[in-house]
Amino acid sequence: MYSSSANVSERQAAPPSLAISTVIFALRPSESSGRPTLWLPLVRRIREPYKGLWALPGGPLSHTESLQDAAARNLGETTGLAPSYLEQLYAFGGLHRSPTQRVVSIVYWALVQPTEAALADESENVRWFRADRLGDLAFDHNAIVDYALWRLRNKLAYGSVAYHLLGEYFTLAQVREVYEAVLDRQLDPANFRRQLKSTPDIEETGEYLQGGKHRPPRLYRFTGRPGLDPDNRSTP
Amino acid sequence: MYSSSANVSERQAAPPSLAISTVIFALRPSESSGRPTLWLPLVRRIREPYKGLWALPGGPLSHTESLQDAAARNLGETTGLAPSYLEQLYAFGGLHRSPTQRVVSIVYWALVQPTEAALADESENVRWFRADRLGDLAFDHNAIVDYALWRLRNKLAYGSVAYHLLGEYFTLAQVREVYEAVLDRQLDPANFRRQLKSTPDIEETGEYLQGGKHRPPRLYRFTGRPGLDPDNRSTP
DNA sequence: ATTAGTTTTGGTCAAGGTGACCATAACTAA
DNA sequence: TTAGTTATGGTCACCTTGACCAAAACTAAT
Repeated sequence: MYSSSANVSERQAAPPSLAISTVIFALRPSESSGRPTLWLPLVRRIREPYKGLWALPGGPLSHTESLQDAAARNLGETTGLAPSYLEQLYAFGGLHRSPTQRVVSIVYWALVQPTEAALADESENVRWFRADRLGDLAFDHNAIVDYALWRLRNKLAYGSVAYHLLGEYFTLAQVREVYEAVLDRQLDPANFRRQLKSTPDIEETGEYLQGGKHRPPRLYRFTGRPGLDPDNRSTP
Repeated sequence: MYSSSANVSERQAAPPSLAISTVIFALRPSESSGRPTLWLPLVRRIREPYKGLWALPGGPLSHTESLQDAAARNLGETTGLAPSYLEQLYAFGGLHRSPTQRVVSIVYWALVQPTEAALADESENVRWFRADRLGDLAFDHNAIVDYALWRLRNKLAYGSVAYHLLGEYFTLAQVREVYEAVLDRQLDPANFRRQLKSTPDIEETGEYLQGGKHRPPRLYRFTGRPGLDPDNRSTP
């Protein structure tokens, strides 16, 4: 944008390369308890640096797509998923993030619905991990995931983001399970329902969820609007 | 210069250039009412595109500095100021932000204390404007300022960011004036003081501010910690 | 010296929200 | 029919918030 008045030595150095990465969250039932827990897909690095380690899905920025489009494309290419929520997380630009070159990564975070997540591609080099049980990742990706988790918890407490981890129809107990999984603490069912019903974000449907060994819960539908990032300018 | 002479194919081959810009807020007394209001410095563009229009201070990213360092340096170079608060705002990467080339701008926002702001450089090509009375700016900078204002209001309501617009010692009424200027509405003095005193962010001093034509208010000091960005990892 | 004018500071009160908890409703499984 | 389970509605004490009142402590003017 600002035509550079850079001196010769600055110009001779290669420009910092620009990459897009994505932290993708989805709910999957825990093997042990069966309750929904947070999972995310990682890709195995097949070249140096950090060859063999797991890393966030990402790639270079193409010239013909916006940042968000690049994140969505990359997300689809590595996992086969279409996100129900996608938001910019942060631009990471520390000097020594990669040992071989200076890289600036613009990181997005995404939520995918469980129906989608069940169909996700998984292979030798793409695998899902529990968000609270990651090993050592490549680059600074552990710190990035930590920050994405912090952001998710924040958005959950204030915004109306939980519904993007669920399908179109859901019970209030399912919403509560999302909160309990993300915030990692139990919530009182009666109080939680009272709070949810005071928001304008959801509406009752006439349907009930059958099949449980208990009173069938009413199904609800999300009617709220997504947040208002600079990217998503489609608001009231 | 590759930017102006590039044809389509050359342009697609060149990597998107990466720039750093900063939205700098400071309080200055309004000429009319005398009450503190939000101001920010802009620089006049001296070349195309948008030659002659006002724009946010910014420049290219040097290879030897982190994103935040680049923002701080740029801030100092254009205004002579040292910020008391500096946080990443957003990475703007739309395809047509600049008519001549693809530019990704990583934008920071900053707060400077009034003692600093009074000494700020001002010249033919650097001038301060009231944040609520900007004209048409270059590029997408109007939208960027709008988003920075939204973020400032948000951080003010939740976080403890107001103190960075004040000096080391301040009265509770001065804090209230900051809130009133940023949120643009009157606040009850008694209720506001009750809320502030319930936070652990400030502490009383033994000093009082003399010179008003009324009961001298007690001076307070900020003791809280700044937020916890990925960049600022110096927290408890 | 007294009074008026100003802002600071402490207080009350009703309204609304929150967490802890209880009780009933409505289903399934035995 | 009964036990087990979750859904759903309700109460109650506690806290926070906004509206408002009143006294305190200074200056300026009479």
